[in-house]
Amino acid sequence: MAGSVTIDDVAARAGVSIKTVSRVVNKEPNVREKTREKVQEAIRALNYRPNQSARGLAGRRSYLIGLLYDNPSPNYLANLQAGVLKACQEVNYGLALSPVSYGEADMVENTVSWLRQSAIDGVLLTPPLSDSKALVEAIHGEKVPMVVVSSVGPGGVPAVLIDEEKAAFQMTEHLIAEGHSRIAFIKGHPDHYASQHRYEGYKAAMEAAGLAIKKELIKQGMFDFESGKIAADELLSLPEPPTAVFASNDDMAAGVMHIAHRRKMVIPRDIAVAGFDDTPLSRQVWPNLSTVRQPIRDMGFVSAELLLESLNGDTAEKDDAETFRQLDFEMKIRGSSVIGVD
Amino acid sequence: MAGSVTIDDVAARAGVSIKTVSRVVNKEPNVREKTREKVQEAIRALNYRPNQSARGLAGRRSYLIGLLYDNPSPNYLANLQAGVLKACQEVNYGLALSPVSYGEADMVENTVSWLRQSAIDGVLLTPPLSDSKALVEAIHGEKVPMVVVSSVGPGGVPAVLIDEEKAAFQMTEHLIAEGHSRIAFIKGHPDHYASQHRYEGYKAAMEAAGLAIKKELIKQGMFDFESGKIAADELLSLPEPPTAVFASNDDMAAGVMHIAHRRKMVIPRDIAVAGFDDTPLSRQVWPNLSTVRQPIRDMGFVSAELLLESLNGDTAEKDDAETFRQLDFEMKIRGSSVIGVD
DNA sequence: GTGAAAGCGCTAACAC
DNA sequence: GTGTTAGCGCTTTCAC
Repeated sequence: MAGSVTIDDVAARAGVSIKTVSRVVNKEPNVREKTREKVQEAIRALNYRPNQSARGLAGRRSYLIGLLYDNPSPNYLANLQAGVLKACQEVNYGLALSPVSYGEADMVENTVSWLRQSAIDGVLLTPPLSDSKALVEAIHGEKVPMVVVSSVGPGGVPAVLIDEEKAAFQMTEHLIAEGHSRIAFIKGHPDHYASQHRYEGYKAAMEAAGLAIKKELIKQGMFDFESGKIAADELLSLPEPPTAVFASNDDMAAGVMHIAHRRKMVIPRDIAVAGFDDTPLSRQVWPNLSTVRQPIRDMGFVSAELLLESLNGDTAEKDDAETFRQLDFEMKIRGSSVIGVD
Repeated sequence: MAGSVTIDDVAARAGVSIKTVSRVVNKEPNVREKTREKVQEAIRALNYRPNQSARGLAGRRSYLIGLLYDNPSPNYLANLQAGVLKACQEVNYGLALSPVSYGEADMVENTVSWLRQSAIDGVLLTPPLSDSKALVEAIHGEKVPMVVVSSVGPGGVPAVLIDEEKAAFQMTEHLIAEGHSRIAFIKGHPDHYASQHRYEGYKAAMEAAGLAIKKELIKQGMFDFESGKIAADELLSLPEPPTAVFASNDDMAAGVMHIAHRRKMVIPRDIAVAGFDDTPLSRQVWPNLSTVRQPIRDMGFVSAELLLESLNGDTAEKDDAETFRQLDFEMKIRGSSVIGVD
C-alpha cells in the first residue's frame, strides 16, 4: 500500500481534530471557511488520500456500485460498461461486476447474498435480469437502490431506455416505403422488455399501413446469430416467402443474411433485411445492415449517474423517482434494405 | 449491509476461533483437514462472504486487482474479463477496471496516480499497454506486481500468451497447401507484440515453402475493420493481385471479405481469406472465416491466477518468475479458404 | 494446529 | 463549530 498518509497526519498538521478533517473530506457542513482552508492545505501538502477500505468499513458502505448482467453481447457489455465507468470515475466510486445466471434456481438467493456481502451501495440491472420480478423485488427488499437499463423494472424503479416501439415502428415504415408488404418479423428473447416492444412497433406500423400481420411471418428468436439463421431458414422455405425480414437485433439479422447468401439470394434485391442496435457487426456484413442505433454507452453513463445521485441525495426523494430517462435512437438506413446504398 | 454474516458467526457455528476461520478463508496452512471442513460447512450454511473493506483495512491491502486496457475489441475485453473475474471469485478478490488512453501524453502519470489511489494489489496489462516500456517500468517502480497478457513485457515480467508465430505459420501453410502462392499479408497494429510475431510466422512459412515474399503484398493494418478494407482495396487493385489474403485478425479479414464482395468476387474461388482470433464475427460472415482460435477467456483466467498467486506467495520467488505461460491455439479452417466447406 | 488480543483508518453518535 | 469516543470486521502477532 502507498506511503500511507492518514487522517491523523492531516489533523496534526492542520491543528484540528480528525473529525474536522473528515468533515472537510466529505464536504459536510459545520466547518468554518478558514478551518476548511487550513485542512485543505494540509491535505494538499501531504498528498493525502482517504483509505477506501477504512471508509467503507466505518461508514458501512463500499463506495462501489454493482453491474449485474447475464451473458450479454460483448458489444453491449463493453459499451455499457464504458459509460458506467466514466460516471463512476467522476465521483470516485468503484464498479463491481457481477455475472448472474438468469433463470438458475438460486439466482435470487445468490445475488442477494452477493449484494449483502459486497456491501454494494447500489446496482444497475440489465436485461433480462431487470425483467425478473423476483430479482427486482428481492433487491428492493434489501433496500439497495437500483436503476434498470433497457427495460422498465416493475413498480417505479428508475429506468433508462429508448422508445423501442417507436424505433421499430419507423423501421417497419421504412421497409413498407421501400415497397414491401410481406414483411417478416423475428422476435427477440421472450424475457426481454425490448422484445415485446419492438414487436408492438412492428405490428402498429403494419396496421397503420393497412397490411395484414401473417402468423407464418412471425418467428421467435433468441437475440443470437443462430436463432436468426434458424428463423430465416424457415421463412425462406415458405411457399410464399417474405420479401423483407425485420430481425429485432443485428445478430439475428446477420443470421438472416448468412442464410440468404447461402441460398444465393442477393440482398436487398431478393430479400431486404433490417436489424436493431447498430452493433459494429452491422457495418461488417455485406451489404451493410439497416438498423437502429441505440446509444448504449450513454445509457450506461446516464443510468450510473442516476444511481449515484440517488445514493447521495436524501432517500426521501425516492418517491418522485418515477424517473424514466428516455434517450434518442437514430435510424441507420443502409444497403441491406435499399438498392444502391452502401 | 445490515444483516451481514460476520466471521464471528461462522466461528461460533463451527466452534472454532475467528482466526481459524480466517485461515480457512485465506487458504492458509496449519488447519487440520477436519477443522477445515467444519468451517467450510459453516461458511456454506451461513452463506458467509468476508467483508472486503474490513479485510483491506486489517490486511493493508485492497484485495483488488486492476485490469488495464486501451480500447480493445469488445469481444476481447468481454472474454478476458470473464476469465479474470472467475479467477478473482475463487479467492475473493475484486476486479477494478481501468481504461487507459494509450499514447496520451500523461498516460503514465495518470495510471500511476490511479494505482496509488485505488491501492490496487496487482495489475493485468493488455496490449498495447503491455508494450509500453515507460508504463511497465513506472508500474514496476510502484512495486505493484503485474502480469501481461498476449505479449511479453520488457524484462522478466510474467506473461500469458499463445505461440503467435507458430499459429501464423500454420495458417500460411494451410493457404499454401490450398494451392496459393501469391499470398498477401495484412499486419496488425504496429505496437502490438502479436503483430510482429504473426508476421514472422507468415514469412517463415513462405520461406519454408520456397515462396518469395513480395513487398507489394504486405500491408500495414491497425487490427480494425476499416484498415482491412483499405488494405484489401489496395491489394485487389494491384496489376497482379493476390489469390489469398491472410489478415492478422478477424476484423481486418472481415474488411477484406467486405471489399471482395463489393467487387463481386466469390470467396474462396476468386480470393481466399484467413483471419486470426476466432471472434464470433468469423462465424457470422459468409462464407465462414478460416481463423486461429485464441483461448482469450482462459488467458484471462490464467493470467489472473498467476497474478493472484504472486500476491500471496513470498515476494522472494519473484525472480524465478520468468514465467511465460503459453496456451494452445487451434486452427479453424472454414469456407473462406476452402471450397465446399461451410 | 489453534486461539487471544491488538489494532488497521475511518465515520457515527454524541458531547461540548 | 468542533472534539471525543466507540466501534466497523477483519488480519496480524504472538502465545500456547
